[in-house]
Amino acid sequence: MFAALMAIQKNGASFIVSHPLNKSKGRFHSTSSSNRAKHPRSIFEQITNLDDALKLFDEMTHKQPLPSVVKFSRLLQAVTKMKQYSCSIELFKQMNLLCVPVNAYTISIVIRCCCQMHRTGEGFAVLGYGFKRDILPNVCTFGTLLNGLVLEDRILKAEKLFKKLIKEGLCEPNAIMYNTMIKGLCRFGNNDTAIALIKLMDGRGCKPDVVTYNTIIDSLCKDKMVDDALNLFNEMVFHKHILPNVVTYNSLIHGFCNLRRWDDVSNLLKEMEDERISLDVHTYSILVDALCKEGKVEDANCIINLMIERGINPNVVTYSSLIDGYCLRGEMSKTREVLNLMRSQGLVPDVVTYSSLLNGYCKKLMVEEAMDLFHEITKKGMKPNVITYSTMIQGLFRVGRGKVAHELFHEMQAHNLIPNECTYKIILEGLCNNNQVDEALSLFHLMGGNKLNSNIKVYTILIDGASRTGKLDVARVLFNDLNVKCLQPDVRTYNVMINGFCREGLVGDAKELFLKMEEKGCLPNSVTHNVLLQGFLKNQQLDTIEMLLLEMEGKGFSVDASTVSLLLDHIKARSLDASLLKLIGKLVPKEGVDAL
DNA sequence: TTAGGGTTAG
Repeated sequence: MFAALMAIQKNGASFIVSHPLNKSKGRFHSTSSSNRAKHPRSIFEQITNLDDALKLFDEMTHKQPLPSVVKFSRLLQAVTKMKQYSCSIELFKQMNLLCVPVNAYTISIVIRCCCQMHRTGEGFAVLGYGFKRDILPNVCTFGTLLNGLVLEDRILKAEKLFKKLIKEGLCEPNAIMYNTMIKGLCRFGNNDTAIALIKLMDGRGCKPDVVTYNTIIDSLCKDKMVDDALNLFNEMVFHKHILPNVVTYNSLIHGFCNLRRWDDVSNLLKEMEDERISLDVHTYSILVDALCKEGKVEDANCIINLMIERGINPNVVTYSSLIDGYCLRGEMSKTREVLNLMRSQGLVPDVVTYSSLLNGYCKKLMVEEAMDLFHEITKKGMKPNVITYSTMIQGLFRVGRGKVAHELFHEMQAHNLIPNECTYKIILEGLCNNNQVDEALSLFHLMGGNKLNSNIKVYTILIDGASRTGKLDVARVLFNDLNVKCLQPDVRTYNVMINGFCREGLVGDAKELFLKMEEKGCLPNSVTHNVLLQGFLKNQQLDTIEMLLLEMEGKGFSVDASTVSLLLDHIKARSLDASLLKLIGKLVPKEGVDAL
C-alpha cells in the first residue's frame, strides 16, 4: 500500500484512464454552473457574534411597524449558525410575547435548535404550538424532527414517525429524509433495512444520491463487510450512475485497512488517481493510522511529508495517530517531539491525543507520568472521557494501585460518564490480577443479566481469575454457563480453562477439553499446545510429549521459553529421552536457539 | 427570496 502511494507520487503527472462513468456522464469535465455573481452579504450574514445578534434583535423589536417574519427568521438562523441553540429558543419565546408573526420557517429553525440540543421532545412541543396557530408542518419540519430522533438514538421512534408520514400522507419523504432514516438504521446496525430503503425510495420516485450510498457503504465497512460494501459501490457506480467521491473511497480504504487487505487499499488509491479524485486529510490520516498500527511509523512520517508537499495540512487527528504509533512502540520521547511539532503548527492536542499518550505511559508502567497528564487534561479545560478514565484505571491496576483505580472509577461515574464494555473488562481484570477475585465475581453477579455479562471475554477473564486463585469449581461453573447463554468459547477461553485443569493436576480433563475444542470448531493454537505440554510435564505425564511436539511441528507452532526450560529439566533428569532435543530444536523460534 | 439531512480519519 505504501509502495503504491509512493508510486502515485512519482507518477504525479498522471494519465487519464477512461472510466465508464466519464463516458456516460462526463461530469468530471463539465464546466461549473455556479458562476453567478455573488450577492453582497446581508446584515444577517455579517453577524458573527452573539452580542451583535442580540443587539440587532433588540433594535428590531423596537421598530414600528415590526420587521417582517422573514427578517426575524434570518436573525434566528444567524444565531443558530453560531450554535447558540438555547439563545435562539429564548429569542423565539420573546417573539411570541411581542406578537411577532412566526411561520413554518421560524418553527423549523426552533425545532432544529431543540433537536441539536438532544431535546427532540421539546421539538415536538414546538410542532404542536405551530398546529395551534395553523402553521402546518412540511417535509423540512418533519425531516428535522426525524433527525433529532436519530441523534438521540431513538431509532424505533424514528421508524414509527417515518412510516406514519408515508402511511398517513402527511408528507412525501425526499432524499434528505431518506438519508436521515438510512443514517439512523445504519447507526443501529440495520444495514439490510437501510439497503431496502434505497429500493423503496427509488420505487417512490426519489433518487438516492452519493450520500445515501456513502452512509451504507461506510456502515458495511465498519462492520467488516467490505465485500458487500464493494458490491454496493458497484451498484451505485455502474447501475445508478452515481459518481463516487473522496468520502466513498475513504470509507472503503478504511474498511480494507482494518482488515489489512493492503492490495485492495492500493487498488483503491490507484482508482482514485485514475478518477482524479484527490486524497484529502481524512485519506492521509487513515493511511497514517494504518501504518502506525502496523508499527511502520517511519512510513507514516513519509506519508505526512507527502501530504504536506501536496498542500494538505495534517491536523490533530493525523498527529494523534502518529503519537499512537510511537506509543505502541513505547517510544515516549518521540511523542514529545510530535507534540512540539503540533504546537509549532498551532495545533492543540485534544482529549483523544491525551488519552493516547496516557495509554502509552500506562503500557510502560509509567503511571506517575500518566497521572500528571490526566490532571493536565482537566487543567486545560478539557473533559476526560470514558476512554481516558478506563485507560487510567487500567494503568493503576497494572501497578497494583487498586485503591486509586477504584476512586477514579467512582469519580468517572460522578461525572455522569457511563462505563462501557471495555471499562467493565478492565475493572474485572484489574480485580482478578490484584487478588480480589471475590470482588470481581460479586461485581459480575451484581450485573446479573446485563448484556455486558453476555461477553466471552468477560467470562474468560473471570475463568482465568477464578482458576488462578484455586477456585477451579467456580471456573467450571462459569465455563458451563457459556452453554446456557449460548456463548461460544474462543481459543483464549479454552486455553485458560485447560491451564486451570493443568494447574490442579487434572491432566485428563485438560486433554479431554483439548480434544473437544476442535470438535466444537475452535482450533487449538500455539498457546494451547504450550499450556497442555506444560501441564503434562509438570504432572509427569510424559508418554504423549513426543506426539504433542510432533503435532506442533506439523502445525508450524513453536514452544515458548518456559516450556523449553521444563523440557530440558526433564531431559537432564533423564525422565525424557535426549533424542527429543533435535525435535525441540526445530520448535524453538530462531532467536531462542542460543538458549538451548 | 427566511427552514431540514450531508456521509469519511485518531
